[in-house]
Amino acid sequence: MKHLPRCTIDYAVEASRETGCPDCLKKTFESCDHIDLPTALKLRELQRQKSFEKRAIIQNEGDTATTIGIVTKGMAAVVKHTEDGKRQIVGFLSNGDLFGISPRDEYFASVEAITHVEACLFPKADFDALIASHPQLAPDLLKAVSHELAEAANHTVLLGQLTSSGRIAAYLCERAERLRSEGLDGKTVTLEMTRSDLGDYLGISMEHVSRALGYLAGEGLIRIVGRRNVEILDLSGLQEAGRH
Amino acid sequence: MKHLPRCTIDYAVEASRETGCPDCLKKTFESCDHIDLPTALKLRELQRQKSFEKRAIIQNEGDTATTIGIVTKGMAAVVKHTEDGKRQIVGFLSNGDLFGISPRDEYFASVEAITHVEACLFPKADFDALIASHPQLAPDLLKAVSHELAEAANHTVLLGQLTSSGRIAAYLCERAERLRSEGLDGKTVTLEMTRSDLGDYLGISMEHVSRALGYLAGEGLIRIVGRRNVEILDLSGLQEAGRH
DNA sequence: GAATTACATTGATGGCCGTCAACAATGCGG
DNA sequence: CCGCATTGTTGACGGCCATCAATGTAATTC
Repeated sequence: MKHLPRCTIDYAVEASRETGCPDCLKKTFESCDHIDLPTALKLRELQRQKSFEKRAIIQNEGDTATTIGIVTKGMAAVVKHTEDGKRQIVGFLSNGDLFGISPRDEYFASVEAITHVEACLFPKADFDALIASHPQLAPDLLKAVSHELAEAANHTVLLGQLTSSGRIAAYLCERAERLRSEGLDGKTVTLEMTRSDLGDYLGISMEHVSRALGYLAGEGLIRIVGRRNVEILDLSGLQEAGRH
Repeated sequence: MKHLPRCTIDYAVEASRETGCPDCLKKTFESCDHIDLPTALKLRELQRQKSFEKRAIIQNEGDTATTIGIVTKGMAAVVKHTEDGKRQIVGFLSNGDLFGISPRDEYFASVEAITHVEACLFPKADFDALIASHPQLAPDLLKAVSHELAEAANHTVLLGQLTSSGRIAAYLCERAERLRSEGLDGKTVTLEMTRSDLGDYLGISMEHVSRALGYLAGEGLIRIVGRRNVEILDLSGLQEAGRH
């Protein structure tokens, strides 16, 4: 049962023994104390666990926004395309990250599965109703959205001011930081996405992602382990590199 | 009285004849129907109208987040600095725009007055209390914040994918669009900020802002009128230029 | 496990843009 | 009205990065 995706019925029942709150909401709302048992049961009824294979489009920019989702497994990307076919990844989503929030009635960006992805989906109307009936949840939700705003600001600085190797370094540091905040040591960062994806996120070409990684390795700051792993040898040096 | 800043006592009294809602909130929350009269009166008590001269720091990144503000006059910038002194403007704020929202207890960016600025300030605690006591406001607030998120995504695409003249063109189109949405014809865009500010926003050097403006003028898409105004001669051509 | 596909690396070239420098224009204070 | 400070423009140069192309390597399929 260990590899069962979260938010399945089994897992939800497991969760209900404590708070009744569907597991997929736990990372999004800091605590589930705000949700009473009947509501939790209703939520578990409403949620739809869904799988998406690699490269699947989970939501499409411009489509009517009908669904709010939470990633429970794997990695997805918030993507926008320019008219001449260029691709910009606005952000990556992993466990607990919310998507589908939009100021208008259509999605302002697409969501694409980078790896195999499991997500909890809620009809937007039901989600809105939940917030309306449980106003205590509003601050948590606001916090989640404003957190994304703060991250977007950081990414703006990265795109506006850093060189290509600086962007790579900053990204690696950010990932390592997130790992550490999850209790791991963060010495090794796994790149779930392709070089091309990373380039589209960092605003540089895929070739330059390779070159920048090679450069940082040459400086002795990192060690490239296989295709998908980067070992951080000199964290403070990497942080310094992430400022240029 | 025409030039009196909004949100002064006089103006507020004026507003109270209709809904009682402080004027500065009207642009932020789509309607003030959700605020009842006693609350509105309390809000008017809590708000502090304040002026900031050009280049004044309104909020400082890292400071404890105690204040939520709404710009009522002039233009401000949300700014982040890198450790080696580079400056990135994350966004511009003008009439009705909210600032000071933060996921943590400190501001994640500074706010700087680009022109003379008037702003309505609310103690964060009171603002939070307002949302708590009037849950109907939460959707409006969420909409405002997610609108900023959508704008940030657009800006990310601009920074990640466009050339310098494309960024300028896209910026001019965006300004023209906002003017049109406010009922003006949007043929002439006024640049309230310096070339350097614009460069820090668009991720290009101030010299290249000049050159890009010159290039677009040479293409017959715009006409540069004095130091601060740009007349749009060929909107669709400019939009096309804003894609590269 | 061989063949095929997808992904990654490396090199060469050119163009865009940052930087430095000089100058021009505007605005401000006396 | 003059002088100074700020802001904007223009030119020259170099570096960084996109692009194209070729090769190398891992992953997937049968």
